[in-house]
Amino acid sequence: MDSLAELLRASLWTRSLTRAQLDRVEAETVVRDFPAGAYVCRKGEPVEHWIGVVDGLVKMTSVNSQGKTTTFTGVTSGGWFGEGSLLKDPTRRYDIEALRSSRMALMPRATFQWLLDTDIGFNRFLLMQLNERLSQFIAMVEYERLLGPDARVARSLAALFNPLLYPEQATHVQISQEEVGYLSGVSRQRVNQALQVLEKAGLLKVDYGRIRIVDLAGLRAFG
DNA sequence: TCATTAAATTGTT
DNA sequence: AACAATTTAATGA
Repeated sequence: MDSLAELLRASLWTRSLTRAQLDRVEAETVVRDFPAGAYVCRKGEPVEHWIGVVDGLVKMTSVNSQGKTTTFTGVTSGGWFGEGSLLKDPTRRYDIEALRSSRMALMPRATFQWLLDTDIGFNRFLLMQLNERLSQFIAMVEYERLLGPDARVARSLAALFNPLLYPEQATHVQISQEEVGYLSGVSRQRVNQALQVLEKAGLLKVDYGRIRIVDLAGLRAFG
C-alpha cells in the first residue's frame, strides 16, 4: 500500500463509516515516513495518536532496567495499534521501532475519540482487535511452554499474517532472520535452522531478507 | 549502464 | 559468539 486512502479502504473498521465520516478521518490523519531503525514512538511519550501501518513493519518492544530489550509483537501493513494506550494510559508503555523503511498513518486522539463516541462499528472493531491480540499473547505463552523452536518460529511468522489484524492479503514479509528470532524468542542461529525445516516442509520460502509464505494454514498448525 | 565498494544478512561452527 | 560466504544497496565513472 502507498497511500492513506488505500490503508483506510483495506481497514475493517472503516466499513461502517459514512462517506462524510471517512472524509473527516482522512483529512485529520497524517502520514509520515520512518527509515529502518527509527522509533515511531517511545515509551514515556504522551499518547497523541492511534497509529496505522500504511506500508512497512514495526515491532513493539520494551527495555528493562538492565538495558535488555524484549520484542512483544510485530505489526505489518494494514495494522493499527495504540488503542490500549489511548484508552487508558497517559504515556506510551512501549517503544515502537521500524524494522524497515515504513510509512505510518497518525490519527489524532480527538479523531479516535470521536469515532469511539459516534460509531458502533468502530467499537466492535476495537473489541475484536483487543480480543485477537489477547488470544495471540496467550497463545504465545502456551507455545513457549509446549512447543519446540521450529513450531514457535512457524507460529510467530503466521501471527504476522493474521487476517483480522492485517487484512491485506500479503504473501511475504520483509524481515531479517535476526528479527524473527526476537519475535519468536529463539536465537538467530536456531531461526535459520527452523526456516530450513519449514521450507523443506513446503510451508514457506526463504529469500534474502525476506520470507515468502506458501502455506499459511500449515504454518499455524505446525508442531 | 556497469563496475566497485560498503553494508547487511545468511549459513555454519 | 565468531567467522566466512552471499546478497543487496550505494556510489561514481
